[in-house]
Amino acid sequence: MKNNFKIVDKLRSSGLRPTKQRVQIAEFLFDREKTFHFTVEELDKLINSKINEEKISLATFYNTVHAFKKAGHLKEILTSNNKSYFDTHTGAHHHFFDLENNKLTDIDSKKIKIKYLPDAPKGKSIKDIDVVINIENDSH
Amino acid sequence: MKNNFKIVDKLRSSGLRPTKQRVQIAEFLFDREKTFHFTVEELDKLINSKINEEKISLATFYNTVHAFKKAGHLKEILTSNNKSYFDTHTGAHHHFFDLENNKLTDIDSKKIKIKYLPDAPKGKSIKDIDVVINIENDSH
DNA sequence: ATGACTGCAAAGAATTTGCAGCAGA
DNA sequence: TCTGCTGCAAATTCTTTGCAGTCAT
Repeated sequence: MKNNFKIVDKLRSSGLRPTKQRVQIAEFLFDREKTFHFTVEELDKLINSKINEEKISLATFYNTVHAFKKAGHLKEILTSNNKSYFDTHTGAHHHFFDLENNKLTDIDSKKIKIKYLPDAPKGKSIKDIDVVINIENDSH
Repeated sequence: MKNNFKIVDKLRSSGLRPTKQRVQIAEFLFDREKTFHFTVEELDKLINSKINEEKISLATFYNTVHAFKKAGHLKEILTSNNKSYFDTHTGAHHHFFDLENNKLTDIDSKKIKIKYLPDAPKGKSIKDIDVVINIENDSH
């Protein structure tokens, strides 16, 4: 499993051994143009539904996704349906969450601007800011 | 259990029968000055740890909290530890989430301003906006 | 009386853990 | 060889559900 140098390097430089499973998951996640939003369970189904591949265990998906998150290759987003979504786009940006179909969409960072922020409480500093805009059908 | 008229009225006008359990929970939640943030499990422990009261079942806490939320008396907040927190302050406002101790704090709505927002996608409209500012100790 | 509500225990969902065996360095 | 990683199943945590009995109206 040495063929995809870019992926193997990405893993190795994050201190992650490029195992068969990790390379397969990383290729699926990172070899694409558009950002991709998913839950761990969805990822499991998407990858394991491919025929003629050895199945990867669900625990390994959890391990791998968390390892990728810790390495900064994935970002976690929380939504009103209280599930953990992950996002292959790791830069600072925000999201629409569609309450009708539980789908996330990126918001171009230029399209949203926070004018001013409160100071963090004493002894604390701001780590990051999550903005989720919940949307629904017009009919409401 | 007819003594607390304000609470009984609040329940009744939301179409909720003022049962002993609901009145007890509502008094605990709404008869206070400052807003209060909690998970259902925390609420269960807080209320059921009081001596000489009949214990309320956990399922009833879930039912009641959701009924209060549906009636607009509670707001749900999502945090990076992926638990459902509820907030007795239901107006539009945002939160600090302290990653060190998993505690939520309200942010005065005057202290944060979003300068501009993206339009919702076609056929959709914005229902609400959740902003959570994650904070950590300065030492990081 | 008649719904609505509660309590209990069981079921469910999402996620984590423990550990033996396997595989990358 | 030596850790780190994977797979499996069991365990955990949070939440929901089914239903019989109870209570508000």
